[in-house]
Amino acid sequence: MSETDVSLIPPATLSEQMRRGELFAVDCPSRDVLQHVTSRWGVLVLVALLAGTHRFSDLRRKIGGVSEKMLAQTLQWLESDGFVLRKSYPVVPPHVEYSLTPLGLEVARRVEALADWIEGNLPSIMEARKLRS
Amino acid sequence: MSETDVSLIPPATLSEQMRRGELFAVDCPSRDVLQHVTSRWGVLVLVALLAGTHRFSDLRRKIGGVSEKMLAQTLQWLESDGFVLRKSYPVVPPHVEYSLTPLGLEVARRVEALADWIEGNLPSIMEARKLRS
DNA sequence: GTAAGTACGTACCTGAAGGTAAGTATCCAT
DNA sequence: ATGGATACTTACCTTCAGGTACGTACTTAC
Repeated sequence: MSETDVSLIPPATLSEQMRRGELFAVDCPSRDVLQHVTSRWGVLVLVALLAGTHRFSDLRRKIGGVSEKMLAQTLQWLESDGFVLRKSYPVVPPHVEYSLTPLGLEVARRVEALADWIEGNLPSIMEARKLRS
Repeated sequence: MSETDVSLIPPATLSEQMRRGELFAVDCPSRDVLQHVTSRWGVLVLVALLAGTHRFSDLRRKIGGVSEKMLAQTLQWLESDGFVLRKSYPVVPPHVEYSLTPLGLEVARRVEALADWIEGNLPSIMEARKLRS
């Protein structure tokens, strides 16, 4: 019963820490990026942009429940991480287009894979939840 | 310049909404599950458990920065979603083991794919961030 | 002239995520 | 007998994601 033998190597060397599992370190910068990408609206923005370039209001209408403030903030996070490209046309009714960068396309695909899997397996999940509710 | 033609079909029929993109609906239950899985500690717990069964304290030590309270809560979320299996041995120093269910294994793999990609591409991301900082 | 659309910025507020600290009951090692 | 490990729970507090609402500057449509 005490055979649970799991690798619990403490930080060890720096190179070891770099090889894999820096995620588990308190100050790993990946965690910030992950937070932007997996934030409530970040997921939806990335998946939405997989369908192509969108204007601000297009995204707002497509993504049910976003406030303008949160959409703007999320887009700024993703832009500063290099995942989203913002193109602004200085015309008099403002016109701004958002699209995925090559880097953004790759994250978005992985985020979509996760989101799609959850959506597709919702029945199984809801059933599992019922058993202990 | 006004050729940005993006599919902006309003909710349409219910079956259409079911086929794909229920995620974009305000009240889609997938969003809750997604929140648990992509929560700050949810990601790390799932990836950690991919390495095998862990005890509570093992997880606490492995995942840098978690508080006991948050670890317990995250494990309960994931358990109620059917992703994590909790096995408790009624011995006198408490002994509890956490592992992934078959369902949990599948989400965890996709979460890991995302996390690994971000970790692997951190240099590119940080560089993109520098350009506009 | 008045309402609506465009892409936001800003101020204010709430609610929930998350942190800190302590308590619990029982053992084992020193 | 004192301290630490085990797996939590509870209470309290802080922080921030997120919501609501309003302002902007200009245009087109009614």
